[in-house]
Amino acid sequence: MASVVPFLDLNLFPDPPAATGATSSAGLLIPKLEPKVEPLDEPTPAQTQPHQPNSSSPNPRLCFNSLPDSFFSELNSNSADSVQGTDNSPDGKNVYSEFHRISELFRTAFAKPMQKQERVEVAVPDPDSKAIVPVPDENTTSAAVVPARRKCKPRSSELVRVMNMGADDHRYFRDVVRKTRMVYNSLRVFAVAEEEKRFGRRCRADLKAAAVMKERGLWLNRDRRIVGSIPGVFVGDLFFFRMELCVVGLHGQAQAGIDYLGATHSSNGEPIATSIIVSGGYEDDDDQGDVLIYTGHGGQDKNSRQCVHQKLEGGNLALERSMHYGIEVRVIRGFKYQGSASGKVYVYDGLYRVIDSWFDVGKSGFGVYKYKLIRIENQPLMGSVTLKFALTLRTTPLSVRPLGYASLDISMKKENIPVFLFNDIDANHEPMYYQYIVTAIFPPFAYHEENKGCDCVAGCMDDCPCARKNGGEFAYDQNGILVRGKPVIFECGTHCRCLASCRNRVSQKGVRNRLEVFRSNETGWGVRSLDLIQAGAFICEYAGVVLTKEQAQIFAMNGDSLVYPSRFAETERWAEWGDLSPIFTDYVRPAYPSIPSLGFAMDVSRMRNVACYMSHSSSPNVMVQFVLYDHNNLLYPHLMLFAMENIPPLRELSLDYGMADEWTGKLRICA
DNA sequence: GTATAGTCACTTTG
DNA sequence: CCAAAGTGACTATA
Repeated sequence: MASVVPFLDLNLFPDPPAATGATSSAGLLIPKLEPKVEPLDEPTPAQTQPHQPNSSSPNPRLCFNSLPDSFFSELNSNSADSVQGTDNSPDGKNVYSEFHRISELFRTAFAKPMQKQERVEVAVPDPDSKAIVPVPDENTTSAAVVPARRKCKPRSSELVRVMNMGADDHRYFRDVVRKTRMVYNSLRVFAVAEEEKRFGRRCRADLKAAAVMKERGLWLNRDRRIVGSIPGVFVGDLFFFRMELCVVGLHGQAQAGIDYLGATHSSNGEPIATSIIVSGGYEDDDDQGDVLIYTGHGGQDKNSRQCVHQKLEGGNLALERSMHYGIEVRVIRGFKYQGSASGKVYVYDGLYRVIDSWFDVGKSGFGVYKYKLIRIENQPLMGSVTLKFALTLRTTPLSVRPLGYASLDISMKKENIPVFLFNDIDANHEPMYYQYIVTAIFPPFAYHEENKGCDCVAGCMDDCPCARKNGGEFAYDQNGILVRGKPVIFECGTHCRCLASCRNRVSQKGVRNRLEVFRSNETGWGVRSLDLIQAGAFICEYAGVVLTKEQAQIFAMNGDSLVYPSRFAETERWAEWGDLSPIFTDYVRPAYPSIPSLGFAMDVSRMRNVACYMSHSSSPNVMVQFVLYDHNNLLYPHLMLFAMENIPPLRELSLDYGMADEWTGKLRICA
């Protein structure tokens, strides 16, 4: 092979040629993709709004040109100004219009012919029965109103590798990816709810959400075929659906396990593989983590049984060619996982290199192609390893980590689930010495506000008084996942007659994940979970002793550090959750129930809970959602923390404290 | 009731 | 335009 090298081997990793487009005429061209560099005097990319894909930035090549301007457009800000009790009274119609409007928008967006015509026939009632005939929705049955599927631009064939990402670039692309995934998640949850409501059955909401986003041009990275890491996607990131991988551009095949640039599109006429998914569908796979024997695709029957020999074509050939050129391949692993909607979870495990390939006789007796992949060094710990490690840590923490656990429950049984304290850095055990509280302690007068609950002994429905208090809909889905952030959420509470199982009781039930306070060189203390935390899930309350404005002033004069909930209110992270403005141009963010500006402060110098050890981040994975349940006083809501993305086990939780400059780190009361 | 096998409707891509 | 790539929701069975 050394004698004839038809294509220049650029030895692209780890030190590819610097010059964009530097290649021989015969060579395989993978231009280096420079991250966008913003001039210093301009705002950082993440703050640039609206984003202009075709703006004259110094390097316009790295633009997500599939994102329309509206993706970053400001939310309809005037809606936030509406005052409670005027045009949004709980008894007024406007409360409902907000919710119904979304519902309507949703219906038009998802208007499609029924999946099966028979379903309508099945619904034809027995003449003797009094069953109600489901009225076929005119949107779904009439072909005339089904919007023509907009032609989506095909994937680009330009093969590129993203290089030299700075910290700002990472933050910027992380933000883009996260926003995109939040939109996907919102659409999916809405699709589930709508289908349930209209037909009483589940549907492929994963496909629907992806389809709507594709129609709107919201899929990422379709303008370039990226070799190597995808900007904004980290090793260890978790996905629950294959289509979500397509949407962020991590893996572009809806079904196939090997994603590749086809021979006809490649600059040298050869196919090139860019990513693979290992999900256990091939019996001849041998997954040792760092070293992976991967089986090529094809040759299986409908029941995933190998029935013919595989051929060296398509993805199989592409993997072989990737080996030839030493091109790195993204590896995603799929696992069974209880607790995810699909029963599966996909983990991005980073980059591998194919070092060997051969034709072998598989267990079935038929020929299969095999590829030996080795994980490229100096990458973050594999997500799948962390998942498994966390699993053992949950059951037998001391056997896996014999040293470092200072406490197996700093809450002293006050939380539903023990909160661990881990420190393998120094002898500091401070978190053990504070009085642990599970919930915020409000001044007694906060409870004087009259709280009228509901009488739904049989379970709360969409028309229950408590739903009305939330603007005509419940904030949570059937699994207790936050559907859309709101200025404040009214959960059913002590004055309601519904049962504890009511779907409108979520954050009041407390911690559901195994949380761990840990010592860190970077952040002092941090918080992480041993369980996977699903996006939109409740994590814990931010608890402390609530001080009135006057009390807070005295405390502040003494130099005590206080937490000001108004700062969380200002960041308005809740508004990002469930924000569908990229889909619906006339989307209006929830404005009801609105809350007055919060004057109170929280003192965590004596009593606190796990939350106050959370680090600050301007690109956080946790947000504050104000909630009321045990009293009705809008001036004193609970600060409830929810996950903004799927948080892998052992990844540090972070919160946007909306801090001013004097807050350089996270809130650090303890030295 | 709870794992598991089979069936069905899907989609994107080269 | 089509074949081929699995998945997720459901349903029947052990």
